[in-house]
Amino acid sequence: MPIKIVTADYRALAALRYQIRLFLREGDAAARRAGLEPQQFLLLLALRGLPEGVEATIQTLAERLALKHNSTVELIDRLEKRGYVRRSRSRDDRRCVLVSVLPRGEKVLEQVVRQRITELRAGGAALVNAIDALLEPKLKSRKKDKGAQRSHTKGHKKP
Amino acid sequence: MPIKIVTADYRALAALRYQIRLFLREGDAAARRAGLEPQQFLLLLALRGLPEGVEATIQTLAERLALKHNSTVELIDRLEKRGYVRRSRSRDDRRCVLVSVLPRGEKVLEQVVRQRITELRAGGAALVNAIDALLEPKLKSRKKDKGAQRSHTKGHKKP
DNA sequence: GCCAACTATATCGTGATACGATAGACTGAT
DNA sequence: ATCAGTCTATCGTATCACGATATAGTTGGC
Repeated sequence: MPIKIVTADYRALAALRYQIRLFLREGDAAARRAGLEPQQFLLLLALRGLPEGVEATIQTLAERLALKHNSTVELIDRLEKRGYVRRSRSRDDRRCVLVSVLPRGEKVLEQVVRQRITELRAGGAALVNAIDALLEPKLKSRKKDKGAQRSHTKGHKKP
Repeated sequence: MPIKIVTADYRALAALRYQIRLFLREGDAAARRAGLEPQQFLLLLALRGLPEGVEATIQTLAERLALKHNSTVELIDRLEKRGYVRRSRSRDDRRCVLVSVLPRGEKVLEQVVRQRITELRAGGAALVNAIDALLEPKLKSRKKDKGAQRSHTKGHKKP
């Protein structure tokens, strides 16, 4: 018999999903403010933020966006049409298409990312708290903020 | 010109979005395994996990799900048709519909939530790391570039 | 009591988009 | 050369959230 699920658990998980939705919604809004469709922003971000040494094939991008490859193809069609990215065939494997960000895309992406990062530094604590509430099963109260454990609880203000 | 955005920032934000997508995808999968559409699971969760003293009106649920009210109405139509929830008119304000979870809904929801919570305790750390990387600007020198992502890299060749 | 303004829910048609199925291009091994 | 496997592209479809609109109920001013 696994764990028993009580109301506090439902609340905690619901709160986390809620915080995530807020986060996503703000991201979408920031993208639109810059004239980007939310998914287009996500692709640009995933592309620009690809880990070192990973090639920007459609397949890879699809996986990082949790999309099917054909949806990614269409998404890139739109981005290319708008002049944000460009396709090129890989030399090593001519089946693969390599996607790269064009200056126009760089520019708009930077704009959105800058906004998002400042917003996150301002309001990201709520997200962290929501996760912590779920990850620390029953440790609540008692030990507030001492010890060497992660101190997301609220110690971020350093006056 | 506020902060300067560098590659590490793009990587960090992209990694966070990636982790969130993984989290959401696993949630969808867990819901489907239990025979629920992902959005139906989300509504059940939001409903059951509503903060103390908040009434479960359509309006409220819409706000917590970041949906418009009409989308929520339709979502509840489907849940009601399947016998997971039920509508009732509020006595205080007969415009309002109060939604409540039926036993059938409780059961399936508990099943999904139990799965999700154990999964989270197992893999939620990656999510926390991804956020931390963004919230702590430069505290941790600059060699923290691993950990947050599991390698989904399949057999790719080196360019 | 009545009317206007407001709020809550419901309905309908539309549009975007992710997807499955399928096809075409290419690769590497046998 | 051929076959099986991989990568990208195309097309038709279905889902789903949304805007616009409609209906019912509440509130406050008169």
